[in-house]
Order: sequence, then C-alpha cells, then structure tokens
Amino acid sequence: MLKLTRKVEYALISLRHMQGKSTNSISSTKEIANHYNIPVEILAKTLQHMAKENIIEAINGPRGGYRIKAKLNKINLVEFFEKVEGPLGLSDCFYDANCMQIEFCNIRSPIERINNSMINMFRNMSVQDITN
Amino acid sequence: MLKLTRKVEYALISLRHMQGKSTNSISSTKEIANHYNIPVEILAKTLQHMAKENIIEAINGPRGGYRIKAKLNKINLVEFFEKVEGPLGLSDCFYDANCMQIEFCNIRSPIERINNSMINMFRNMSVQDITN
DNA sequence: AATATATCCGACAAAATTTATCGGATATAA
DNA sequence: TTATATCCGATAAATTTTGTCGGATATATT
Repeated sequence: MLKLTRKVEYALISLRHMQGKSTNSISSTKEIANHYNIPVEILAKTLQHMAKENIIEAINGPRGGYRIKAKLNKINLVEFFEKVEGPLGLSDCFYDANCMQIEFCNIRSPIERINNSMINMFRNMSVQDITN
Repeated sequence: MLKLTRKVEYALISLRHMQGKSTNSISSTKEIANHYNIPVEILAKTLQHMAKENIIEAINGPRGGYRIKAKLNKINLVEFFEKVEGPLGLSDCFYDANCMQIEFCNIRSPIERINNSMINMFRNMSVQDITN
C-alpha cells in the first residue's frame, strides 16, 4: 500500500545516474542495468518512455544511449509520477469513477482531502530533490 | 501506485458508519455490507481484524455486530494503516530489505526523505479526521 | 433445549496489477 | 557492411490484492 512502482524507482535511479556524469555524456541502457542490477528490457522500456516524455533524449546507434533533456528542477514529482506511471490518487475514484460504493460512499470527500494533502506534498518537490 | 487498499477503505467506511449512529448502537457486518455494496465476507474479515486490534468491539450472537471501542481522535493514520494493512513505506526496502539494487542503490536516502515527509503527513491526521 | 443469527477463522481461488521476457524492427557509428 | 544501440508490440510470469468457501463458535430469542 502507498508504494512507488519499480518503474518509477528505475526511472529515478537512471536520472540520478545520468546527473552524476558530465553534461552531454551518454549512458546506455546496458550500462545502467548492469550497474544497478536492473533487468535490461524493463529498464529499456522505462527509458524509452521517459524519452517520449522529453525528460531524457535518446541517441541511436552504437555508442548511443540517453542523456538528460529536461530541467529536472522544473519537474515536480506529481508531473513526474504521472508521466512515468499515469494518474495519481489514493483511490481510483478521483480519476476513474467505476466503483460499487460510489453511490453511497461516505468517505469520498474526507479521502479527497487527504489525497490533496499528499498531492500538494509531492507537488512541492522536484525530481532534482531526489537526483541531487 | 500510491493507492490505499480496499481493506483500508472498507475499514474507514465502516468506522464512519458506526460513528454516525448513537453510542453503544451496534452495526452488523451484513448491515454495513448491504448499505455500501461491499462483499460480506471480505468486510467480515476486515471487521474481525479491527476487533483484534481493539479499534472496534465484537458482540456475538443474534442482534450482535460491532461498535467502536477506541478513541478515534487518538489514532493517527500511520497507526491505523499499519494496524489494518501492515508496515508502511514508499519502498519495501525501509522495512524489509531484500532488493537486488540495495547494494548500489543511489536513491535510497532521497526516497527515504520523501517517505518521511509522507509518513509525517499521515501521522498528523487522526482517523477521526476522516470519519467526522 | 432448540433454533436462528451473528461473529470467527483458516484455506483457497480469482482477478488485477506489476514486473519481466521475447522477437524482431530501425537507426547509425565505425 | 557490421556491430551496437534504441525502438516497440505482444506476451508471460510473479506478486499483490480482492474475494469465496466451508465449517466452527457464541448467544439472544422462542
């Protein structure tokens, strides 16, 4: 409950890895996967996904790989989580109402308050707060 | 990602339901399950569990059921979540280190900071903040 | 005492989500 | 031309969450 997914963790690990290197330096999927013991294919997917979201940039061909493209201090964690994993919320009902309880639910608005607190907390942190 | 489980939701719905009734009034599993469209058996488990944790009290026999036992304003959400669902954390590694990355993980301490922020947030809210 | 209604509880099954794998395509530096 | 890298859809495995089943125990009511 209330956990991050591995995809998000792998994404953050990769960003921090890249940020530790000199600007324009390129990191390959294999390099990162080996270094941190991450399954290559799943990391590949994660990196491709981040590239599509313009967080990082892909360089094709041999000696290719990825490097950071976005300003990490400009991306807050809510944006980041949503880019990497999709919509955020303590319950599905805040973005995809399809719930047997919804009609008579007596905790929707209290949970929503808490949800907002959580989201605000993450909105006040940038990706760079983690990768630095 | 970052979601509450149904068990927690069912528990909160039940508590709020009971709190809406006069003191010492008893609510049966079936009553709550029917009212909120919750599968009876799974709600039964959840209520039994809360009874074991002394949050509510079970009355056996016909016309039995449950009523609130603890002071809900004295139970913060971290305690509550942990009683109902077990240990809390953005990552398993904070309470059960068994992770391929752990040796070289470069985001453990940053994630831990965020984890602490989240936990503090929940610690500053009581169950009653939801059930009232 | 018998009965009906409730909790109690372990084992199991289904469903959903997360995590990982496979196969083959495309891009490009050497 | 070749080797090395990204790209990407389909699928499979693993894990977690959610729900079901069967039968036991407790007790108010009749």
